[in-house]
Amino acid sequence: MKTVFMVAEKPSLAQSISKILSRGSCTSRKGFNGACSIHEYSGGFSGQNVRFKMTSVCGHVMTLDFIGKYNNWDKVDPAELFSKAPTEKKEANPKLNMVKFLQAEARGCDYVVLWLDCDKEGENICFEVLEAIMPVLNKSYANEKTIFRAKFSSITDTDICNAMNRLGEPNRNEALSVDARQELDLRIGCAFTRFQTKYFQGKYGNLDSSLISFGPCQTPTLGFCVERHDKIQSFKPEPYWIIQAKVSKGKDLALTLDWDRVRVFDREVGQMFLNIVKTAREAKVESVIKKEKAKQRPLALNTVEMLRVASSALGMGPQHTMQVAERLYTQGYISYPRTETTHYPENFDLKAALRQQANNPFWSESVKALLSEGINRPRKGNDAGDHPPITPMRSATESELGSDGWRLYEYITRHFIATVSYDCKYLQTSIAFSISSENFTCTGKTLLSAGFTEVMPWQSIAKEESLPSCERGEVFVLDEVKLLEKQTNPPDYLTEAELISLMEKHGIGTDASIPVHINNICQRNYVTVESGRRLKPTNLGIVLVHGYYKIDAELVLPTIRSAVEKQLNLIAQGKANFKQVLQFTLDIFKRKFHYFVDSIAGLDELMEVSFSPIAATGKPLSRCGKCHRFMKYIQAKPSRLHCSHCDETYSLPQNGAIKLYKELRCPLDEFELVLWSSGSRGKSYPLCPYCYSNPPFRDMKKGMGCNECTHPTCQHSLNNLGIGQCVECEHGVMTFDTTSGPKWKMACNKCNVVVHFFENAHKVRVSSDCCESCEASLVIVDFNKAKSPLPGDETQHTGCVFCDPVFQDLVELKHAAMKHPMHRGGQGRRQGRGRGRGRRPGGRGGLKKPKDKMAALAAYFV
DNA sequence: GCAAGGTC
Repeated sequence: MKTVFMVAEKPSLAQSISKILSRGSCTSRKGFNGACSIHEYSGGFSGQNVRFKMTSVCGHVMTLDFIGKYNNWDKVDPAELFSKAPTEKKEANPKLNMVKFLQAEARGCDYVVLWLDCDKEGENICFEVLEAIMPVLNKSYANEKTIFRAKFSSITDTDICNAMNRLGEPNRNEALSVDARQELDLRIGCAFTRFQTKYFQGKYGNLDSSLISFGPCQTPTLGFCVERHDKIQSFKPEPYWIIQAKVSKGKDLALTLDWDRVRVFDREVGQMFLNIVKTAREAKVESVIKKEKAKQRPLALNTVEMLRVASSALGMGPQHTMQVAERLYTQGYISYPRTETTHYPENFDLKAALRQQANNPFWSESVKALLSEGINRPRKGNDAGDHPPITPMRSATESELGSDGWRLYEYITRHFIATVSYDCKYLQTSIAFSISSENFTCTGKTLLSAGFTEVMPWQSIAKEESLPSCERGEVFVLDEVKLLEKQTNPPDYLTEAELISLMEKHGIGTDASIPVHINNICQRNYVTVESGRRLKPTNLGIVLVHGYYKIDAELVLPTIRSAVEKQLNLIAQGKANFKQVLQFTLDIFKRKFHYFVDSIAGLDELMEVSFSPIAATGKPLSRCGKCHRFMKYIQAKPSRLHCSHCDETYSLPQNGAIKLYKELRCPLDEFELVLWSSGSRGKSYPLCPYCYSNPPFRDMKKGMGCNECTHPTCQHSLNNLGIGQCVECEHGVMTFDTTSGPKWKMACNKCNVVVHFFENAHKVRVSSDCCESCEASLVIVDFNKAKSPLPGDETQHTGCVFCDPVFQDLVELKHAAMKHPMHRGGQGRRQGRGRGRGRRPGGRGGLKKPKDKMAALAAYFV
């Protein structure tokens, strides 16, 4: 029997599509990558009986990157990223092993049906899948068509079955347009990001960002926030005047009226009108207009609207909201949360979904009423063809969902109920008054039927808004007339909800990526989230955007993306050639890039105003090995050392304290060592500022301190202070911390393990001799006579911290997962003899210190 | 270390 291999874009869709096509009769199993499942069933396919095998990917299989050597920021000129640097496709998520998984499952299959999402990205993934599985398919029918594409616009029985009956083929042009987009975003984004990061890195002391990123989505997103900031800054408040009139009739009826002229911007004009109004003593009702109005029930919920409400009403950021929503989805409480669609599928069982909510005390009354009196037809929304709108899938309680989970679920559920409820109806009453020759109005709303506002009380019409009934010709007493001086107010910072709307309107990002872009500009220190989830740009964000405006406004305008997308659409429609569009667009941006580089002084001028030059910041700490002058330590992140004489900046480990280390120098370059420590309870080690960025030996990497230095003789190096293999991790060495007394300790130079020993010892040293059984370095400990815990009257002892019985109680080796040879395999402490024996020095067992130092020297200095 | 787009 032949096999048809079918692939969807995500595990949940593979499941629902195979369930529909097999009419619920498929068998399922988990794939070896742990993320995807395989659903199998038998059925008919182009007139034959076949076995269907359906699985999925998890989004894109591949991602685009530069080939390895072009990812070295120090050696590659960013300008090369526009054309010279070759790109390659890499597996998007190596942990999922997607290519291997697809090949394993597709091996020997005869036909392929691609069920990826019906958008350009999905079309692109079709070809990623084909690329992976083509070599393993059964190729014995050379003349037969074997690759098919299913086109569906919703996940409903009819639509899926129709798609199966009318299979087409994957669209190469649409896929190519995505390839072009990927390459453009990569080349342009990385070139600008690397250039401006490197240009400003180390230039300003208080510039608190080590990565100054640029991107066709994130930069315009930042632009929106700064645009609002500029409006606020340039706002000049203007005084204006209004006339407020208070009228009454009898004891219980008093109204405050609005002036039909609203306001005037000239005090004297206002005064003149006030004088006119003041000549009257009464206000006459000229007309009473009553209109029945409706507040429409909401459209079915899509992702962007959910994000807006979550931000503005629940105070939850988009990234967090999506995390919570995904959890609700995987636990089965809500439907798939990433959708653009605001229209329920025709066969969606609204009543069944509603019935599940009938017993929830928070809304059971409204739900029961709707079920017994009949639900309302939902408004016609937009069907984007992706997924149904977001709805609750089963009943839930607050205790099972947790705080934010429940709040989001509650909103989604109330929104769902509202979409099948009736519109809110109210009567709008406008009473027009004349006072002397001036006209005033008073408007009010009276609720007729609450409709959906019953479940969305925050939308309801307040009782205070209603007006008393009165008729034309009635006369009210004029109690009070005042001229009030007011001021126009500046707008406030952009709310996250407003930003989401702007992004949606300009096509910046997608429902899935909007939260990512907003998160990016927060993490890069371009904006901060203020109260009410308003986004306030930082100095850095403001300066960057103003700089782009100054140099090339297109870099920050929201049109940058749509202009490129227009070009990409030409590829998708087959009207333009992939290579030509890519070449053309890259050429434009390459020129923009070179112009930007040439004009960077314009941005730098703005930087200078907001940030202080690095030479003016920081305090002198340690001496430079080149000029022997003091270098300045800049504490602000990223903390670093700067030598103003040599104009060099040296990076330091982050998240810890830096001190001068006894004015000791590195024997290799004469830089004064500094001591890094992670706090009093953590570990500390010295490092050479130069070696830290420029590893001195072949077996060292950037970012290593003296505790990882393989210098054969230096007193601070691993070679002299290393004791033995880490008790926890694979490759670490426990290294003696010479600064730790009197609470002496050794710490792993790779992981976070710290072992305390010999508390209150007078002196602790690492000997050059090794333990005979485990090859760890011996330690020489001196105690004061009065305090010595050593047996007899001894004050000094030399031994192995792991094996020596004298040290047993003086070393806090209480780690359960002891890896040390002496503590493995249930052996007693002293029975390990022989285990370490015979191991080659320098091998995995011999952790440090080859016994022949000359041999070691020869190895290092070849 | 960088983009934006899928999704887990």
